[in-house]
Amino acid sequence: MNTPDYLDQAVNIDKLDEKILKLITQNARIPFLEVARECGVSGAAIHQRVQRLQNIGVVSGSEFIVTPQKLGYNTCAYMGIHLEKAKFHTQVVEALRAIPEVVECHFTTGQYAIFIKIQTKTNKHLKHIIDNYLQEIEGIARTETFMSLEMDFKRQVPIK
Amino acid sequence: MNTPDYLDQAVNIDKLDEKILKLITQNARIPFLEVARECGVSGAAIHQRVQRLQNIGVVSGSEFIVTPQKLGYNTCAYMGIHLEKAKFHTQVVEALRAIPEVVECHFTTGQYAIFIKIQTKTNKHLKHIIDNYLQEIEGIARTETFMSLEMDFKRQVPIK
DNA sequence: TTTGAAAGCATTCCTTA
DNA sequence: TAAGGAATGCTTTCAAA
Repeated sequence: MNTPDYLDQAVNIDKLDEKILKLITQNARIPFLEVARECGVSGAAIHQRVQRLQNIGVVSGSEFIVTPQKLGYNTCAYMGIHLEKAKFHTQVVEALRAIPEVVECHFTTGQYAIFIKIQTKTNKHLKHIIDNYLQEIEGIARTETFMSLEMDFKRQVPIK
Repeated sequence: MNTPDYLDQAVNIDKLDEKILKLITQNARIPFLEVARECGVSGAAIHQRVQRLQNIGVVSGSEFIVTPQKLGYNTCAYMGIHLEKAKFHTQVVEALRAIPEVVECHFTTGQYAIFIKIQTKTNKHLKHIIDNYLQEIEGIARTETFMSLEMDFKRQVPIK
């Protein structure tokens, strides 16, 4: 039986794990033997540690990072979404998930019920998605848009 | 001489590139030979394609993805920042960059001048950073916070 | 955690289309 | 300009201690 994720808790990570994490979160393709040399342990040790970090969920996978602009995605916006009723939450999230341009979706408290990040090719493309997809979703009352003119930086959570 | 990044433009990507991208953006550690088999080409071809995708900036690198909760980061918030004057922008961004808990920072238009994502261990930790770091930055007039109770999903830009 | 061995992979170069 | 094939040197993986 699995622990439900709302009970997720921090896991014990030692100095070696931290050092490994720092290296592999910067470059997922780094040879484990290179990590091993930097850490002063064997390659097999790194291999087993990384395996364990995956097993206990400290790392959830790896990815090559694409540059949206190079694929023609030049518009980035954040949107706050107001719902008609809180109970629409789940179905709205599922409707949002079906829109590939919605790249991030949060359940929030405060001014909005849902907060999303959306990447489109052009401003027109964004308008098209808002008009034809977002506003059609049942349960959405209204939205507020913040356009990102530039992403200044982006990184992962600090590792100690 | 490099092209400035504000002139970045979409790059020609063929079907093979797309297939490669789909695979390596899901799993940065996938053996190139496996990609090769799935694509029906040689390993050398994949190797050269990935190299090229990096060279032309379509992919900017690779990373293992950490699960913030497992490292004790249980609070996630978005914050809109109002500046006293627009010209403070650069220095404020640099001050924000120096705060490791600020994991994303955008130059925005609309209601806020800057929009950030911030991950902290606890709500108290968030308050501490707002009171002791954010509010101390010269040029910040005031901030508005949206707490994320849950990240429903997160993904990269669609590849065709 | 380590070692050691087997298997598999990345990388390079040269050739071909 | 892009891809295949083959060689070499590494890396990964797995058992055993």
